[in-house]
Amino acid sequence: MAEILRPIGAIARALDGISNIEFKELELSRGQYLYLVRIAEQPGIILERLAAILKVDKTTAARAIQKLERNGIVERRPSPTDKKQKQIFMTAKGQALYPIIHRENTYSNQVALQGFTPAERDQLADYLNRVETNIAADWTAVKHGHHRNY
Amino acid sequence: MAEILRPIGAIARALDGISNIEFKELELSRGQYLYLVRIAEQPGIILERLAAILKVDKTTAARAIQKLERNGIVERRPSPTDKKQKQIFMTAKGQALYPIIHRENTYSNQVALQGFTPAERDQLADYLNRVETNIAADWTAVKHGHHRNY
DNA sequence: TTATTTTTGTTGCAATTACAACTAAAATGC
DNA sequence: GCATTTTAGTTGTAATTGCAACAAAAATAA
Repeated sequence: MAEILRPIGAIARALDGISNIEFKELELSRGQYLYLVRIAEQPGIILERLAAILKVDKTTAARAIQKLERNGIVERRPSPTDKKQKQIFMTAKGQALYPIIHRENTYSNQVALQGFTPAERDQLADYLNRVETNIAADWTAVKHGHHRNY
Repeated sequence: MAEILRPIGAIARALDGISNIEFKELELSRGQYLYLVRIAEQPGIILERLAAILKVDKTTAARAIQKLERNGIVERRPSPTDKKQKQIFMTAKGQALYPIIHRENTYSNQVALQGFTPAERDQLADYLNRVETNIAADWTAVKHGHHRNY
């Protein structure tokens, strides 16, 4: 059967490695760009939702956001409707970084899709969304201690 | 244009997270399964090649392999033709782990491809290999200090 | 209501990750 | 030949990552 785990892992590590190197000149440390773009696009998002979207441990996300806050890139305000939740927003400083990151991501996306026709690009994006949906439930289950049988 | 970076990243993190949790009962720590399967399939492979295939920093791979060696899972022998190189091989203990990892990976791959026809699976695998090729040169270049213009 | 469970977030660890900087050997250039 | 560059691997250091274990608020149950 076709194997997709390995290329997906290699592509993800390569793109992440490139971004981390390129964003060092923005004083962003490893992984921070991921959180930044999501918060910029979904202002008021809370930690657990962000971690679920990105598929990282919530404690990892927590510390990344703490650092972004310390560095004045995001700020957090208690939710008016739920005292447990802290809504996350971009500062002006953070807003200024967003287009730079977005431009880099767009470029990497173009490089990744070189030689693909528009129809192929759409089809690949559709496939990947289906794969993500397929795997999301298992990720949550295993994270919560569920044992998969195979 | 179609966006593929985000789902690829999310899928890779989800699958990696699942594997790392499931392989803890094999006494494998984070990431080690990646190196193990490649060494099992390409006995005698050297560090730099392994790092290039996996798209991780060579110092990361070096320390992962040092630990696998300490734990008796792989062993290294100097190359007979090049005194710089150290060839990496599986021990009997490591060989015993391979089928377990392989079975898990196969299962995750099946979950990921649920709802895909055989033709779609092949097509997705083909697309991903093309993307990997597209991005490999940029990864190496940026890793070596090259500055991309965009 | 009151008790229990789920949601949301935080710290304490222990480990991986990777940029610098460095050796030693091989390959290349002149 | 001999000097320079490239290949291959290691260690120092600093940071992210994430499993446990916890606390507080909200939702659910009884």
